[in-house]
Amino acid sequence: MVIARRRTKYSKLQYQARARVAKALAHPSRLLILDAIADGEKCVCELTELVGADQSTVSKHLAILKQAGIIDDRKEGSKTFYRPRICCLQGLWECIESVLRENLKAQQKAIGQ
Amino acid sequence: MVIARRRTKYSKLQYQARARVAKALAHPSRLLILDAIADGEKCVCELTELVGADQSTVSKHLAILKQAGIIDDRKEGSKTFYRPRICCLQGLWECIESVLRENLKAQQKAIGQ
DNA sequence: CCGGTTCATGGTGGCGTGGCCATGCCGCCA
DNA sequence: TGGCGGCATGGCCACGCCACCATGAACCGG
Repeated sequence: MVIARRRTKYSKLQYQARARVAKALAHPSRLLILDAIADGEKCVCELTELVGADQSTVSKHLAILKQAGIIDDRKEGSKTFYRPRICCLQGLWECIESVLRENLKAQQKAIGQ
Repeated sequence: MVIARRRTKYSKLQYQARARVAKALAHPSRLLILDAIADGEKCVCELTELVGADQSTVSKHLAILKQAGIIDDRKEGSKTFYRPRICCLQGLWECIESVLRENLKAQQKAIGQ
């Protein structure tokens, strides 16, 4: 019996699972929300004001982040507080920032040339 | 003159720039491609076979990654080789993986309960 | 020069995403 | 208990994404 040699490091399903998480991060308002709750939970009304969109829109963004397992919520009275569920997002910021820095450098070089 | 207090850590434009990078990562085929070229450049025909989609589809995925500044290309004869432009993507994997691990743990706890 | 290979691009259709509005549910308080 | 504030959900619409097909440009080999 021959074991089929795996041509990719992971299965398609694993890449799909990762892409779901990445997709949840792929919106400026959701990144802003993550930044806002990085140093303490906030309720929906606070986040709505920060984002500057409709309350229902913000609520849906929060549902997406929660569905992806990136944030968690806690209900207290009539309010819902959201907080990050994973602390490692800092590493993600640095990665994206390094991409942006490299892009900027390349642009500057292209202009100067 | 009063300096307006910034309510968010960064400007909307900065979050948009970050979201563009995150969006480029938010597709399983693109993640597979990044993994495939992590240890050496590959041409489009190789990646097409790995992804298992149409050649034009793969070519568009590569254009998206290049546009985001995540990969770079090198033309040699009739072939085009792509390679990662940033080495720090490893940290990103670990972050996403930790989210997935936490999700799995939560699911197991929910089932066991 | 000609056929084949490699890759990029435009077109098109289906489907998901994201915005707002309206509405409903729930907890609080007078 | 009735009104109010906080939040989630469904409906709707516009837009964007992503798949494929077809085509064209560039290069190589004969």
